[in-house]
Amino acid sequence: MNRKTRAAAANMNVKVAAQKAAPKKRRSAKNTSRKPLYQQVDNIIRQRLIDNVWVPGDALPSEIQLAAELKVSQGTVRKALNDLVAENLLYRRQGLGTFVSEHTERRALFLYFSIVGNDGSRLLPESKILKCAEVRATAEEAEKLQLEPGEEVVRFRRVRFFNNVPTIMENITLPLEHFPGFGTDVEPPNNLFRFYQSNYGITVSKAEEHLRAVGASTEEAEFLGIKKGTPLLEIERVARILDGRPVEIRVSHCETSNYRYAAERG
Amino acid sequence: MNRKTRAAAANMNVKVAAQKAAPKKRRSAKNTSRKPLYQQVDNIIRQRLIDNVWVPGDALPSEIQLAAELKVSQGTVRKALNDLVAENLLYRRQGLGTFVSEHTERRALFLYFSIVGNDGSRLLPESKILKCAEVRATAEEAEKLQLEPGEEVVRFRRVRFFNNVPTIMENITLPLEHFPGFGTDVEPPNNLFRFYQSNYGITVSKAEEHLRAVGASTEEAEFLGIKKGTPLLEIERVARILDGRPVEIRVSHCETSNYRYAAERG
DNA sequence: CAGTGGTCTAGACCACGCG
DNA sequence: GCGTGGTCTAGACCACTGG
Repeated sequence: MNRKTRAAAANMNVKVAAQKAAPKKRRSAKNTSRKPLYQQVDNIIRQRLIDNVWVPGDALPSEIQLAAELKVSQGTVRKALNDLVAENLLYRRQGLGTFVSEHTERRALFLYFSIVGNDGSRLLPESKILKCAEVRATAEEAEKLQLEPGEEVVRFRRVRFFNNVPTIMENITLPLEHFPGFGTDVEPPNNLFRFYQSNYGITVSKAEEHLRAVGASTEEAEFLGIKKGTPLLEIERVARILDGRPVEIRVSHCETSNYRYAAERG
Repeated sequence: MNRKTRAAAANMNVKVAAQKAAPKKRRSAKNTSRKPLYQQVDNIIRQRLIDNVWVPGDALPSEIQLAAELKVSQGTVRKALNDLVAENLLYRRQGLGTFVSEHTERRALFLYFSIVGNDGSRLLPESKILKCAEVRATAEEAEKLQLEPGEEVVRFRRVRFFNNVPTIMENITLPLEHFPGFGTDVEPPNNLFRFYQSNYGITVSKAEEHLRAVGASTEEAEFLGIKKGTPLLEIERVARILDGRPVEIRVSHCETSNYRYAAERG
C-alpha cells in the first residue's frame, strides 16, 4: 500500500556556505564551514534522499538548476552528483537526466545477492515462507539492529530454491517499528528489498556480510534433503538504509555443492 | 633479489589524440580516436605501470608535467589520475605528489585479507610451509591461470596461525614461468604479495574469491585439532596483475568457530 | 529542436609538506 | 617560499534523448 511520506521539504534555506571567487576582484569571506563546497552539496542532496524529497525512480533537477538553487557552479554540483553515483545512490543517463536508484530485480541480483552457480551464472531463487511471528528481540538482535533489548521485531524463516531445488534456509529479523503489519497484513514477496522500498519507503543502500561454515541442523537437513551436519555456508548480513541505520538481519545457510558465494577484492 | 626491469620506456611518441578547443576560434579536427581524452591518458599511465616505467613507491611526475608531456589540460590529467586512485593503483598526498601503491602489510591486511575475529578485529596470521614442489598444472589449474595443460607450476601448502592457534590450511599454485626459483632458491615469507612485488616485479592488483563450505579432510583435522568432517570455510581466490592476467590460485580452508570472512555490499 | 549529461580547457585560489 | 595536489569557477563544445 502507501508510499513516500515525502517530506514537506524544499522550503529549506538554500545557500550553501559562503561566497566563491569573483575571479578578478577581491576575495571576500572564506568558506565559513569546514567542509569543501561539493561535500556540502553532497550532504544536502543525501539528506533530501533520506527525507524522501526525491524517491527512487524520480529525476533530480538538472545540474544547472541545482547549481542555481545552491549558488554554486555547475562543476561543483557535478562532482557531488558523481560521488553519489559512485555510491549507487543515483544514476545518470546522458540526454535524460539524473535519477534516484531503485531496487530493481537486476540491481538486487548484482548488488545484494552474491550466490552464483559453479559456472559463475547468476540466477534469482524463489522463496517459500515457513513461519513468521512478531516477537521480542534477543540481546544479539537488539544490538545489531540498534534497538532496546526486548523491543518488538518480526522474525520469519523461509527456504529458497534454485530451479525448484531447495538450497538456502534463511532467518530474517526486522524491527517492527519500521515495518508495521509486516507478515500479517500482507504476504512478503520474493524480492524483499523492493518490497521494503515500495511499501514502507525504506531503501536499503548498503550491507555488511559475515561468513562462516556451519553444520546443517536436523530441520535444515530435512528441508534441503541432506544429512545432518553437512557443511553449509552461513551468511549473516546486516542491511542499512541511507543514514546508516540497520533495518534487517538476515542469516542464510546455503548448501554449496552446486553454488558459490562470489566476491571481488582490490 | 633484483627488481624492476624498468622498461626502456619514455621514448614513446607522446601526444594523445587530437587537438582541443581554441576557445574562441574555429573548431579544427575532432578527437580522431573514439575514446575520451582522459581515458587515453589513463591508458597511457596504466601501461607505464604495467611496463614498470614507474614501480611501487615511485612518485609520478606532477599533474602539470604530465599535462605538458601529453598535451592535455591539467584537469584532464587529474581526472585520469583520480580514476586510477579509485582503483587503488595510485595514491595522492596533498603537498607531496602522486605515488604508485605498494603492498604494505597494512594494505595487504585491509585489501586482500578478509578474515576477521568474531568481534571484527583484524590480525595477520603467521604461516608455516608444509611442502612445496614444482609440478605439472592440472587441467583446472591451467584453465584458471590461463596456461597450457601440463605447463609447470609451483604448488605449495601451508598452515596459518592466529596467536599460535592453527586456523587455516592453504594450497597455493603459481605459474613457474613468472616465479623462477620460487620455493627452491628462497623461502617464501608470510606476506606473499609483497614478496611477489619485491622479488619478481609482479604486483597483484585485484582478485576474485569464491566461497563454499566443505568438511575437513583427515590431514586438515589433524593439523587444526578438529574432527574429520568439521565444517570449514573454503575460499578459492584467483589473483591478477594490472593487465588482468592471473598469477596465483589460492585455496584456503578456514576453521571459523572464532573467525569470520567479512565483506561489504552496496 | 531544446535540454540533458559528458568532456575539455584555462585560470584562480586554498591547504599542505618541506626546506 | 615554492611546488604539490585540492577546490571552485566559467565557459565551450560534444553526444545523446526526446518531442
